Amino acid sequence: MAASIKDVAREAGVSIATVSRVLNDVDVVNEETKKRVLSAIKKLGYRPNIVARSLKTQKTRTIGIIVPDISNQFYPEIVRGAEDVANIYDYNIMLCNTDLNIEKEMEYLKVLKEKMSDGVLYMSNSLEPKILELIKQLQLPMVLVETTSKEDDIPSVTIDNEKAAYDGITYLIKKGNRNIAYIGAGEDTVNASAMRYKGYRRALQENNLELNKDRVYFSSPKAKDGYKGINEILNKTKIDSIFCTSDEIAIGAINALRDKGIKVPEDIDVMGFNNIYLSSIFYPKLTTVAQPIYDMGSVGMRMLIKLINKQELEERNYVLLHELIERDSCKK
Amino acid sequence: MAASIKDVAREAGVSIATVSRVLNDVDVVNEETKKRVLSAIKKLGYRPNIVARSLKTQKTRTIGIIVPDISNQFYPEIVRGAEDVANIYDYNIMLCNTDLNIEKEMEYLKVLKEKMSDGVLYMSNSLEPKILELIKQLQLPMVLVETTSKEDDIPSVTIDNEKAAYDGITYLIKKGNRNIAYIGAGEDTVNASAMRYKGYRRALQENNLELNKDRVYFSSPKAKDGYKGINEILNKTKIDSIFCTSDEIAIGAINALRDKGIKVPEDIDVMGFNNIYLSSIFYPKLTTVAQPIYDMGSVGMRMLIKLINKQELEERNYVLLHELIERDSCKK
DNA sequence: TTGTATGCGTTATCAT
DNA sequence: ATGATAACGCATACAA
Repeated sequence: MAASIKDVAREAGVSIATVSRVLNDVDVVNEETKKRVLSAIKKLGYRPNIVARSLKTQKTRTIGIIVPDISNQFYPEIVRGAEDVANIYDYNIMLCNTDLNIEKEMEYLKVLKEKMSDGVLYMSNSLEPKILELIKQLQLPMVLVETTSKEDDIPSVTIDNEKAAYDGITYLIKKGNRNIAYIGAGEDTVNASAMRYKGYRRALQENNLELNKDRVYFSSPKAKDGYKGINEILNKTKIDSIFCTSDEIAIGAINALRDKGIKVPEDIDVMGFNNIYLSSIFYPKLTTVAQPIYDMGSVGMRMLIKLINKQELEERNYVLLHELIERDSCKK
Repeated sequence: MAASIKDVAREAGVSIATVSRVLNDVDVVNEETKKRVLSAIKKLGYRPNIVARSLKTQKTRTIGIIVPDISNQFYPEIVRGAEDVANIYDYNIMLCNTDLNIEKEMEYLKVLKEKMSDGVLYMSNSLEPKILELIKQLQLPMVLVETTSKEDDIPSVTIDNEKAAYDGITYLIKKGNRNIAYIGAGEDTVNASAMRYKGYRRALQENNLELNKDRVYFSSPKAKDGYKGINEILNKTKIDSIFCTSDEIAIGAINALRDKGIKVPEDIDVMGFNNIYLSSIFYPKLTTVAQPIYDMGSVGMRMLIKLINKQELEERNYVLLHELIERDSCKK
């Protein structure tokens, strides 16, 4: 068994209280005894047992991160941003993959509470009533990333998805495109990306362009859906450009076009969304609406830590800035 | 404050011992009182405090995963495989990014011990003496993934990297290639991938092909290094094919070739390594040596859990099977 | 400045 | 079948 505070106390010839004091650098303790304690600690290779400390202090310095799938999309980078900040403040993170399965989400939330996580960073599509109720009941400090809570006011960090899509479409229109297809997140999606379709429609409307449902294909953010989407759309109508709500969709779309002998961007413009690493090394390099992915994680974690420490949040619903990145998949 | 076992006991009119018994389904407890306890639990919305339980049982049911960078390479998928298995056995995972920084690795190892993790899954390049010493001292159950420990016998899961590279090169040779470039992990790399260069040399040798250092470029596994590598190599000599020790390198290489007007695979064959998701949607689709990435995580976690439960490992150094996946970046 | 004692929420041993 | 209680390792209020 590893050495405990008792062993250190015995070795240094003091009480455990004194050892605890030097451990936590609290109260005043005689320089001489402090030295004795320190050397006893070193001699025994003692490390405080954080579990015991947590039981006493009711704080574990670990934070749960609930994520749909760490092997997917931009979640790795969000998590990285979050962990970096957590690390700075001496927190560790517990990673939980849910596959957007409500039952799994609820299970993890409960476990996180039982393990006394100090808070949770939550990413999901939906915030179903069942989940919301559980969250309230559990009383865990929480912030939403890339997810919004509508009426209920759980702090969140997102981008302005409606505006981001609007900006992307406007760009396409300015380049002379008129028949702009849309592939990706639908209105029913409950997470933040649902607003993108709204932005698409507003941009069309403000430019007196007609909304043609034949050019719209709602789907998951995967490449294969981009591929399928293009084929479906081209069967029905003509287009001069495509707005995709993820870079993977854009890649799938470009692959489909290539298979049909259609060139990007010579024949058709394709715009992605998110600016994942991939989009800068794909050919052609993707023009895309960038989300500050890493920052969403780091800002979210910063907010959460403030929340945990009962500090005031200057902004409960943080909206980070998106940016249109011009590369090679749209005509210059 | 959340309800504790005491509250439940009071509510049900029994002792905490009895509550604990029904909680853990241990000993025999009267059906009648069991019901009372259960309903008290429900009424109070009681959840056991796992931290307290951990202090008592000396087990936390959480496992640390030490990884260079979750936002990089195939680590997300390894971690996903690991978490899925952990989840099955009711373990949670603590994610730690080290950027291959030794100090960070040591720090995390210590914290993991202090927080009483039941074990750790360790991914790194090196197993420096300092680390090895700390590992021994900490006495944490551990398994290495995509990392080997040479003399010290820490259980591990890898593929046969030498053979995998050998198979890749042999394939290239069979397709008629004679001047095969190599870009990627060098011999000095201490992790498993260092063996790939060995496989490259052996394949050349067995086919009476000369090893020409001008065709070899040691680098990190990033795309930009593939790009740079090609330019350096083509400045010095002629090649008909390229073996890359990561898919990202292969992509960088293909991009460099395209910029020079060289076609893949018509002019030059390019082979990747790992078979990350990307390689199946890139154009051209990458012919690559596949590692069973997800499985490395899941198998590693399975081994670790066995280790934690003091079960016998049928194989301490698990070697998973690689597979050559023929796609479009090499001539058919 | 230092020590004693209590409690954090459990599990498990020993009585009853 | 159930209850009282010690112990897990630490932090801290209170005494000295």
